[in-house]
Amino acid sequence: MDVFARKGFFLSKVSEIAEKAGVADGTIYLYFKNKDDLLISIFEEKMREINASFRDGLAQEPDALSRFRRFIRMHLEGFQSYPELASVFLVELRQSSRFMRDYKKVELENYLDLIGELVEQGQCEGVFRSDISVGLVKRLIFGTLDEVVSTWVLAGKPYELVALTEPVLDLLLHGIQKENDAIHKKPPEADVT
Amino acid sequence: MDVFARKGFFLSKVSEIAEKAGVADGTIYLYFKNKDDLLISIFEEKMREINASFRDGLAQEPDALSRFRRFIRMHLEGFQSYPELASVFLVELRQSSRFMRDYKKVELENYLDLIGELVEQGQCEGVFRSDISVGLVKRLIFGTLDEVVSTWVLAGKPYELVALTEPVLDLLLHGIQKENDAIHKKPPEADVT
Amino acid sequence: MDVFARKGFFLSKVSEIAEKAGVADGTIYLYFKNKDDLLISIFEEKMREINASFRDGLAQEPDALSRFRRFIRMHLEGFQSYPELASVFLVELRQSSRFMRDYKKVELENYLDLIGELVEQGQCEGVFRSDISVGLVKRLIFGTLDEVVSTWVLAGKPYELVALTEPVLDLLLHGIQKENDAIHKKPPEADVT
Amino acid sequence: MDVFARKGFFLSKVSEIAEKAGVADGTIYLYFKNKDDLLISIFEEKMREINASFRDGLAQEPDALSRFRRFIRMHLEGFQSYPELASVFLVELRQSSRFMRDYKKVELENYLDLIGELVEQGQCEGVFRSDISVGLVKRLIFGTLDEVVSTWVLAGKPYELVALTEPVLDLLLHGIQKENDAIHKKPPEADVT
DNA sequence: CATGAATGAGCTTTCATTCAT
DNA sequence: TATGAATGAAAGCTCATTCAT
Repeated sequence: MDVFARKGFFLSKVSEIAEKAGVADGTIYLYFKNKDDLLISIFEEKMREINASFRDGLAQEPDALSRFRRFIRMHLEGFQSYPELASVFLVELRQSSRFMRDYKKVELENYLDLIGELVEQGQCEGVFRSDISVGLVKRLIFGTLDEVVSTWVLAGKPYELVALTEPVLDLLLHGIQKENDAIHKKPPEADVT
Repeated sequence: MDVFARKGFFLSKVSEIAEKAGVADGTIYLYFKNKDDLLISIFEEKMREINASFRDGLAQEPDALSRFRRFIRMHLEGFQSYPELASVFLVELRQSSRFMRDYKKVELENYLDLIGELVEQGQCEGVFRSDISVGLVKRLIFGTLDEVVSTWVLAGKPYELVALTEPVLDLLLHGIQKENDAIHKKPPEADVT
Repeated sequence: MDVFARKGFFLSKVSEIAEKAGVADGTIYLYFKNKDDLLISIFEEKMREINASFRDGLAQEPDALSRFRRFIRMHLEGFQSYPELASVFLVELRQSSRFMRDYKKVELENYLDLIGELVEQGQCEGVFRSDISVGLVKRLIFGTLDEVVSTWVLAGKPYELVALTEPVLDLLLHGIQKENDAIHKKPPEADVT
Repeated sequence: MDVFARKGFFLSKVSEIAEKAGVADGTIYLYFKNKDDLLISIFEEKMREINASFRDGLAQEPDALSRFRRFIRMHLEGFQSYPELASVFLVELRQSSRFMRDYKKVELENYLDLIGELVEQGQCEGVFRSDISVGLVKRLIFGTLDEVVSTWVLAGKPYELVALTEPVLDLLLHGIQKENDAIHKKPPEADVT
């Protein structure tokens, strides 16, 4: 995964992966069908671990809001401690959908489902709006996290990714618009003076 | 661009692109330095057109909020009418940052700057919150749109992408949390007076 | 010829030759059958000029020995004033014998014949040994001049090539051995003491 | 080397060399960096062998003159028994100086040095003239041998190359001028006493 | 006569995959 | 089970040559 992440799928050579793994080229083919299978397998295995640990972590939180906060922190923490995964997660697997027709992405979808569940639970508990599509919210959340991590990676990881937990949470929860009810109701005459 | 979008950069063969373009393989190299240059050039050219038309469109809107709505609609409209661009935009160019070290992404950055300007104008006009980082908001917006389009493409474009304009706008503006936060905050009765 | 000399036959591009000549690529093919023909034609033409001027020059000399000296000086002068020719002369045409089966090398052989004539005249006049094969002497002379020029070119032309006229002439005339008659006759007894 | 010799560097196809060698195209690249490296490597290896065997052979000779004779015979014998080497030696490597800038020609220069040493030893022993430049003599010898072999190869090897040993030696030692110069010089009667 | 854009055959080189050991 | 030398298909790119203008 280190190699795939550093070079991308097509620029990664099987021989290089074998060398990094300390085995012979041929040995790879005793455990994986081909290069595609290699990428998918190691990614899915990693994702399985991640999904398990995420479910454990989330189970410890009492309510939907704190689970949501925890989810964002874990996502950012995860990529911060294992940035190599980010590239694969963000780019390779996305592209793979085009050339690996038979890849089912089981664990990747489990991860996305996790977000869906969080949203639904939040709606049940009455802390999240019910007038919005869960699918759309998943994309809002996943897209934003994606982009936050991606920017961080491309910029050379110049700051603590996890420190963005609260700002990101705030944005996702409240949006970017100024509380416009307040605007209608409390005119800013005091400021004008 | 059709070929790149359908197969991805590495699986696209120059000979296939030439065939689709109705020219001989060698002719490609009269106009482009190499395969990298080919992808970058056609992408940048398209982006230049898009940026120009976006600036035109936005200039017609009176205020930041309507400009923001217009931007989202144009983004979704654009990808809906030219889905081939989406794949390149979303995947190839992102990956390219790894193997095309010298690609400056001028027009792609112009596009991102456009979002930044929208946000700053909104803050100036007092319709967008000022307590949030412009950079982070750019990622919220760009990431969400990215993911919305991406999901739509991968799902086989089964609906009108542009129909998501208002829901997306709503989410970005107000967030996902139920407006019960008003409860925690200063109640508006004082303002009513 | 400049281009051929600088890059060699295979690395010279027809388009580059056309550019240097100030004509379009296609124009070349109005005057030459193909690239091979181009090299041969311009070389033979140049050689024809050279052969003519050599015959003129040699005709002015009274005897075989001074003609021989003049020949060597003209050869070195020629390459000194037109080093580009040297590369073609030395390398390209030699190689060409392999890929241009039908090249007759008329003028190149005229040049070699010139040396042969000089040697035969010298033998007639009694200044050159008659117990040696003319063919072999041609190779002695041509090979030596070849190597002298070649070394000079490869070394970056750091000295006056024509200044080697007398040393070369001396070597060719007298060989490298010390006058060994003297050795047989005057024993070195004085040194032994 | 057979292929390079028969066709020249540029007309030799790697696939043809591989076929002749009984291996797949790709196998070539397990042992050589590229086509240039292939030519240089096999040439240098052969030259190393030749240099070693030449030094062995020369070590057996008692004096400079017999070493010189031996050298010429070995040179002619060598090319006679391995004519393929000749073409590479004479043409390809000479041209290579132009397109293989980084080729150091270690063994080729060792060979040339061998001639230089022979000349210097001859001068020490008093059998070779001391009033001539060693560099120039190297070119006389190397150029002549070059041309002798080259003519033989281009003529289709119609005679025993090694039979030219004595005539060539004679020419190199005594030059082409008739020994009438003895007349001009101090007559040997004084020495006879 | 001259042009030069277009051609496309053919090259070197790479690298996923195999299989005898 | 592990190896890694060998494979050979396939790709990017070049450039001599053509021919409509």
